[in-house]
Amino acid sequence: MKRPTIADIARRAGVSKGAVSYALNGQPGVSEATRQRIVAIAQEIGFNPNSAARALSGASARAVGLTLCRPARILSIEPFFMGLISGFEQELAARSYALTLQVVATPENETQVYRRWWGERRVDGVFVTDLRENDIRIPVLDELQLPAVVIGGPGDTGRVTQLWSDDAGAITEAVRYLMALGHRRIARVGGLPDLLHTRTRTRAFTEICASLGLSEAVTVPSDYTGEEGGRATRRLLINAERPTAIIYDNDVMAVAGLSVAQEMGLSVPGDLSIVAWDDSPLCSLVHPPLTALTRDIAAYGAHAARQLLAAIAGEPVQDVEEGTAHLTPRGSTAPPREP
Amino acid sequence: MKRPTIADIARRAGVSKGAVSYALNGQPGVSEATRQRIVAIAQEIGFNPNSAARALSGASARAVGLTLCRPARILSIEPFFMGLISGFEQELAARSYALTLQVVATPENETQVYRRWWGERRVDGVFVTDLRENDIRIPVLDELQLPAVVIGGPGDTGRVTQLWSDDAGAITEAVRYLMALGHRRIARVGGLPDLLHTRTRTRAFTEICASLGLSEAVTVPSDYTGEEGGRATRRLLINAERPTAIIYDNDVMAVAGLSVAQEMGLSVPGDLSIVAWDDSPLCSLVHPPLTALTRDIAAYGAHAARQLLAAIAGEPVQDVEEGTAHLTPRGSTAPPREP
DNA sequence: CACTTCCCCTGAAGCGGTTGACTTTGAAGC
DNA sequence: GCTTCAAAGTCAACCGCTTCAGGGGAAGTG
Repeated sequence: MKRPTIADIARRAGVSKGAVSYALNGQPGVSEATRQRIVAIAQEIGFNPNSAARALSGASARAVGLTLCRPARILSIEPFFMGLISGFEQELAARSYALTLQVVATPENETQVYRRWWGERRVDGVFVTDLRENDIRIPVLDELQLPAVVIGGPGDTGRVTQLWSDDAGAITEAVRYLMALGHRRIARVGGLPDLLHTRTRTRAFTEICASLGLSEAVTVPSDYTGEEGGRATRRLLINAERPTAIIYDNDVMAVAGLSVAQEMGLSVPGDLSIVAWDDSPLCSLVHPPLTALTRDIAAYGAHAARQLLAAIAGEPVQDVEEGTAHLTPRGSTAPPREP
Repeated sequence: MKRPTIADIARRAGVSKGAVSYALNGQPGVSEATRQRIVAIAQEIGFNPNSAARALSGASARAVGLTLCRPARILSIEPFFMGLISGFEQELAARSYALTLQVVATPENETQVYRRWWGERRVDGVFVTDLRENDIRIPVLDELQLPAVVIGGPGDTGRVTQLWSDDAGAITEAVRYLMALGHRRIARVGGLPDLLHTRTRTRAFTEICASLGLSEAVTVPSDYTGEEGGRATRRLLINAERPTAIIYDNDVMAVAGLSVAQEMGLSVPGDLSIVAWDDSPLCSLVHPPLTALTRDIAAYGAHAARQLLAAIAGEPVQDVEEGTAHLTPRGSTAPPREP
């Protein structure tokens, strides 16, 4: 089956290709009557503009890219990315932009993919996640002048727009809440230490705990996997002076931590309170349901997509701090049992 | 910064554009010496062929598509899709095919996306998941002659290749295992009833239970969400003659079921054994870890990608049944406690 | 030596849109 | 009645690559 082209439409409408192009793109240069006739014919024969031809003649590729640099076993279970992608799609689908996905092994590979996509003119812009200190991807994006939005800062991203959520505020709320419940020994199981938002959280956690007089507040680095989160929890709980509350940098580790506590015969929340960062359905799924720092990840993604589309359109875009995640108390937090 | 084109390479190499094209694509028509010179120059100036131009001149788009038709809150937590995507990428990245993703609301929308993608020549083929009975997407794919691979059958897909795993064998193994442990009242919480593989599983479950003399084997339909899985579990467990073992169609519902059992004061596996279908890290994360029907989803995805690429290349492809998922016993299954 | 054959390469058409230069038409303005 | 001008269209170039027809020269053949 032959795909219809604007030439087919032009023939049937008795006009030139140019007129069809103007009509379908809402450009001036054709009368309203002609435009309607052309649009009707296009509809009738099910015309869709060939994206390659469009992209070739200078217009945009109408596609944006996302590279994911996490091992498959983390990706599959980490709800964050799919939430983000759903959010992207809300905005992209509305303007019929496509989302191109690539899973890569290292940040170096990511820069290679950016270069290739740019060279191939395959995407008009990219989403960048998991920002690191002195991230090697930033200079590449700068060099290529590839529109981009960084999700998760704030950091030094030069020309590249960024979007982040107020992690410091969120962790402060969590610590204050746990303190109000009576906790004094609060620990945190952090995400990948290289990531900038992990550092932000660690710094904020240390600061707020110091300012509140919690001297023993400790962050154990981890990697977002359940296994590591579980191990880190076990290490924390075998201490004589074990924490009475643990904040986890993602929900997967929090669930793993809950499981470890139960396995060690500790009751949650009696012996240990647990707070998860990011409130996926996972948190309400386990028993007891986990108190979590809730933020609307899909909305976050949608916002990022709007920013990226604006950047692509050449509109001025500014760095944005999204709202603070708020605490959703559930069954996993309670006052610590008297010793 | 200007992107290099084959014309730039041709100029520097002192040959024609055509020669460059032949050289870079491994076509005959240039001498080995010239080819190497051209390839070296291309490397040096960081050349990547413009995908639009390539696609336009008849070659393929070097992209495949995947539509996901599940609500965001399921997608984000369901590990299956990300596992599948990781598997796709293994194959696609190796041949520098891009993966284009679109989240849609209904199967009708999926057919619209197929039509658009096809019309735009944006993809060379698509992955189709969640096959239904008399799936409306199949005739559209047929009509468009759009290469496709259906993941999850077997069903009536006409010209379209399909790939499925032996669900009947897997569920038989699970039921046999539970019987061997001494269970006689086995229930199942199923996935979306519309999906073909859910029906296959339901039929197989009913048959094997009947043939083994388990008269009360019942399947409760659900929708893969934790909430529904939990509700279904609760409904099963409030019966006087409650089941002593439940098989869940995905891991998310299994985890929710575990949580409900604990909330109701039942011990797992003492009072209730639980088997999850698909063994994501989630299953090892909870306490007790869940016995699961394990299959390598990434490998499944990789296989599907190979099939699709073959179909795109015009090679003959046949329907394939992947291996049977095997049972991975963990702490959530044990002989039922004596009544 | 003339002829064919083969290899290596050139030149140009064409994929399907977009876009700027240009033409035609009709109506307003003087 | 003549110029002027905007609106409505036409025309052709162009984006960067692929591919086909064909040309030139070297090698092989009788």
